[in-house]
Amino acid sequence: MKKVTIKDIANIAGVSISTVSRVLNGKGNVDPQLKERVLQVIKDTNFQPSSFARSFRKSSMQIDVVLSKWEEHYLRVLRGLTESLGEQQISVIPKTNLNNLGDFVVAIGEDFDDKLNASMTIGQELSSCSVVFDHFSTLNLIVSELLSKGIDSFAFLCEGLSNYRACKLYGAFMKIMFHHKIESYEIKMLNSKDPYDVAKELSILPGAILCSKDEIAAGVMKAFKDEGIKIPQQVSIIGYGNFSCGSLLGPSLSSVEYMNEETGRICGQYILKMINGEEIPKKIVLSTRLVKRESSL
Amino acid sequence: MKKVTIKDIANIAGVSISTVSRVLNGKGNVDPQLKERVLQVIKDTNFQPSSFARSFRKSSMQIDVVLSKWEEHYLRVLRGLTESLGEQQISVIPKTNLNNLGDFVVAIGEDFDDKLNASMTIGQELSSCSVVFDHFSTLNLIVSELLSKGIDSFAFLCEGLSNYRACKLYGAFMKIMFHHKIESYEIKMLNSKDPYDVAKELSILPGAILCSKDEIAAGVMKAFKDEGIKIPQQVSIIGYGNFSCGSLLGPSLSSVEYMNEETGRICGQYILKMINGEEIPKKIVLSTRLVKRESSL
DNA sequence: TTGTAAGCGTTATCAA
DNA sequence: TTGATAACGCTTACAA
Repeated sequence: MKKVTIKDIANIAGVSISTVSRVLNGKGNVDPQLKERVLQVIKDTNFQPSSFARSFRKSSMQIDVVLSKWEEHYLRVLRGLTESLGEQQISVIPKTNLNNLGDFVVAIGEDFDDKLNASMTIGQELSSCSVVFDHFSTLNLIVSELLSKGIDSFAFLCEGLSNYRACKLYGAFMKIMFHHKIESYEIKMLNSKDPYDVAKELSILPGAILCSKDEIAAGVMKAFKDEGIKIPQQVSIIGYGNFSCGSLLGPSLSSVEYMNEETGRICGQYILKMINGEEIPKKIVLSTRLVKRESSL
Repeated sequence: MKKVTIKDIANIAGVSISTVSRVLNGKGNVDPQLKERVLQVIKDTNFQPSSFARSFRKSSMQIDVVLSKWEEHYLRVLRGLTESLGEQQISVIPKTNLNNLGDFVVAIGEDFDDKLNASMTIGQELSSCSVVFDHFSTLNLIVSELLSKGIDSFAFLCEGLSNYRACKLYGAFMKIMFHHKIESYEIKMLNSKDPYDVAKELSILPGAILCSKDEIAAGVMKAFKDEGIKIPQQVSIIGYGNFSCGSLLGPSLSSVEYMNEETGRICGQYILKMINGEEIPKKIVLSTRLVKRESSL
C-alpha cells in the first residue's frame, strides 16, 4: 500500500501537480470544474499531503521538549509552550528518549545535566539559556507575613538536595531565617522518607512548616490530622508547586505557584526570538506567588 | 543569519556532502582525518541537520494528538503513546489548535464530534477506530462486592449527560440497579453544580456513592467530613479516574482506574498496525479496575 | 575511500 | 488559468 502523493492525484484527475497544489492550498485561481474534480479524487483516495514534505519545503520549525519527570507542573509548562508556539506554526514534540533529539531542545525540569545540550532549560540553571524561578522573594514574603501574625518558629521540610529547586529553596530558607534573626527553626531532609513519618519526628511543633513540594505538605497534613493537631490554628502548612490536588485537600493547601502555563508562554516568546536570531538573556528569572488557602494563617 | 546546511559544512571542510552525511550518520567508511575535520566544522558552525529534511527523506511518520481537555488522564494516555511510538521513531505532537492537523490524528477525550475526522479516538466512540473502556463490568463488580458487605442503598453522582463516559456510566448504573433488583437508589446530575452542595441535597444517606469523576468524589467527601459523617463506616465513596490526588486525600479515595499509560501503549501498537496497512478492529474495548483505598468498604 | 547525482513530496516561479 | 520545472536539505546507490 504505497502512500498516495500529490503526483498520483494529478495523474488520476488528469491535471498537473501544480493545479493540485493550488487546490490544496487555496492559492491562485483554479477552474471550478477542475477544482471539483481534484477534490473528488482527493476524497476518493483519502489523500493526505505529507506533513514532512510540507514542513520541509516551507522550512518550518519544530522543537523537542524533554521533561525530567512527566509531572503536573512540567506538563503545564509544556502546555503553555505548545499553545504559544503552535500559534506560530511551530510544533512542540515531547520526547521520552534523550538519544535522538533535534535541532532545538527545551529541557523542563530540575535534574538535567549539561550533557543534554539543550537550547533552553526551564526550572534549572545550565550552560544554555535558563529560565528559573525567584524562590527567595516569595518565601521571604511568606515568612514576614507569618511573623507579623505572631508565628515565630518554623520548619523546612525538603525532599533532599539533589535537585536545583530544592537547593535554592534551602538556601533561601536559611537566608531568611538569618535575615529575620529567627532562632527557632528546624530543617528536615526527607531523602525519600515518607513525609508522614518525618512530620512526627519534628522535635517541637513549629508555628509554620514550609515544604519544598506539595506532596510533602499533603503527607504532613495527614500526619497532623491523625494526631489531632489543628491546621492552621496550631500550625500553618505551606506547600510548593500549587498542584491541582491542593484545593481538594481538607484543609485546602496554601502553596507557592510557579512553572505554569504562563511560564510556557513566556518561554515560547523567547524561543521565537532565539529562532529569529535575536539575542536573549542568558538567564531569565520569573516570579512566583503564594496561593493562600486554608492551611495557613 | 541563514541556516547552516550540510552543503555549507561540505564546502567549509572541503569535502562532498555525501562525506558529511556519512559522518553524520556513522554509515560507510570515512577517513579518520576527514571525519575529524568534518566534526570540527560541525561543532564550529553549530550545525544541526534539518529534522524535517531527514524525516522527509526517510519518509518517517508523525501523528497529531488532540486532547479534549489538558487533564491528567488524557496526559497519561499521551505519555504512553509518546513512549511506545517514540520507540518506533514516530513523533507524537500534541495540538491545541484543531485547524491545522496532519495526516494521522488521534483524539483523546470525551467530547469530540465527527467533524474532527480523527484516525483513532480514545475514550469515545466515533466513526473512526475507537478505543473505549468497559465501564459496566467494573461497576457491576463494585456493586456486587458492596452488596455482599451489606450495603443496599446507592447513589450515583454524575457530571451530566453531555459526554460519552458519563452517559455510559449512567446506563451501566441503571442496568446494574435493575439487574440486582436494587430499589433504593438515587441519581444526581451535577450539571456544573458544586458536588459539595449536591452531596447535601441527597434525600437519604446511601450506603455507597458512586461518582462519575474523582473530583466529584473529593467534593462529596469534603461535604461529609464537614457534617461529621464517617467514611467509609457510614458511607462508601468511590470515584472514577483514579487521579493522583486520590491517595493524598483523607481518607484516601477508592477509584476506578482507566485510560492510563498502558492504554496509550496499546493504542500505539494499534496505530503501528494501521500505518502498516493492517486491518484493525473498528472498536477496541479496554478493561478498567477498581483501585481500592480507604474511602470504601 | 570519496564524489556525483537521483530522488523524496511539496511549493513557488515563470512561461505558455 | 494551467503546466513545467527548480528548489528545499538530506540520504544513498552507483561510479570513480
